[in-house]
Amino acid sequence: MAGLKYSRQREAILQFLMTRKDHPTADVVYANIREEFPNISLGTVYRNLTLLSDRGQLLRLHLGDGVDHFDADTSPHYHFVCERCHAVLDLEMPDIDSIDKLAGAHFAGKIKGHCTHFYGLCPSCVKAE
Amino acid sequence: MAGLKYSRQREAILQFLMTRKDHPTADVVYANIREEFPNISLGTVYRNLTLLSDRGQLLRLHLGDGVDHFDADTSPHYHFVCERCHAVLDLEMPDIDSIDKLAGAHFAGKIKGHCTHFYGLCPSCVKAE
DNA sequence: TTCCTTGCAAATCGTTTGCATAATG
DNA sequence: CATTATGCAAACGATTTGCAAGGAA
Repeated sequence: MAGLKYSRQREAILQFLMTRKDHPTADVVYANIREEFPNISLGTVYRNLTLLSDRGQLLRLHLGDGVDHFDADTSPHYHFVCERCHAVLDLEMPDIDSIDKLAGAHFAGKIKGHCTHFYGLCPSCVKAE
Repeated sequence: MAGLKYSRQREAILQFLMTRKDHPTADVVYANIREEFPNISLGTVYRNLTLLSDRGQLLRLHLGDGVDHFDADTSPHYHFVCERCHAVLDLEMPDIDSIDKLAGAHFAGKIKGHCTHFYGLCPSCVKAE
C-alpha cells in the first residue's frame, strides 16, 4: 500500500505549482519554495515532484529541451513551446485523440495514446518580430 | 561557411544508422562503430551525431525516456514507443499537420509545427500479453 | 515506536567540451 | 599550410540515491 505521510514541504510544492501556469522546472520550484523553507534541499523537491507525478497529482512534461517541466493542471490539454523565448503555454483545444485511431489503422500493435506538443512563436514574440 | 571535411568515422556512423530501423541511442551507435573503429571515442560519436542532425541528415528524437534516439530516415513519419519493451518503431501514416491548424485556431501566437509520438504495445508485445 | 520524509552530499547518467595530435583539402 | 576532426579525459547539468537524523501516525 501507499503509506504516504503528510509533509509540509510536499504540500507547499503542490500549492506553489497550482499558482503557476508557466510549467516551472524543478529548480524554479526549488528557488521559490526556498523562500518559505530556506533549508529545503533540491533532492527533496525532486523526490516530491516525482512522487506527486507518479500519483497523478502532477504532470511531468518532456518538451524536448532537456529539462522536465511540471504542471499541476492534470486536466487534458496540450502545450506550446515558444522557439524564441522558450515559454511554455497551455493550449486549450478540442482533443485530437482521433489521431490515435488513425495511427492504429496503420500499425499492427496497440496504440494507447500519444504525446504531443506544439512549437512556434508565442503571442508576445509574434508582436516582437 | 560550413567548412566540413570528410571523416571516415562520420561516414561510418551515417552508414550504420542507415542500416538500422530501430532508432539507436548514441551508445548503441558507439558500441557498433567500435567494431570497425576500436579507438573511436564516445565524444566523437556524439559530435558527429550532433553535426549530422544539425545539417538535417539525421533526426534526433526526444521520446521522453531521457535518452536521445537517432534516425537516418529524415522523411516525414511518426514514431511509436512500446511501453513494455521500449522498442521504437516507425509509424507510416498520413500526416496530421491539420492539428497545427486546429491548435492555431485556439492560440494567439504562431504555430509552426508539432512534435508527436505514439505509445502503447508493439506487435510482438501484443502477442505476448 | 514504526515508518515516512528530510537535508546533505555523493553518485549517476547522458551529453558536451578543452586540449594536444592526427587527418583532410 | 590552414583547418577540421579525433581520442582522451575532464566538465557539465539534470536528476537520483544512500544515509543518518527529524517528523508524522
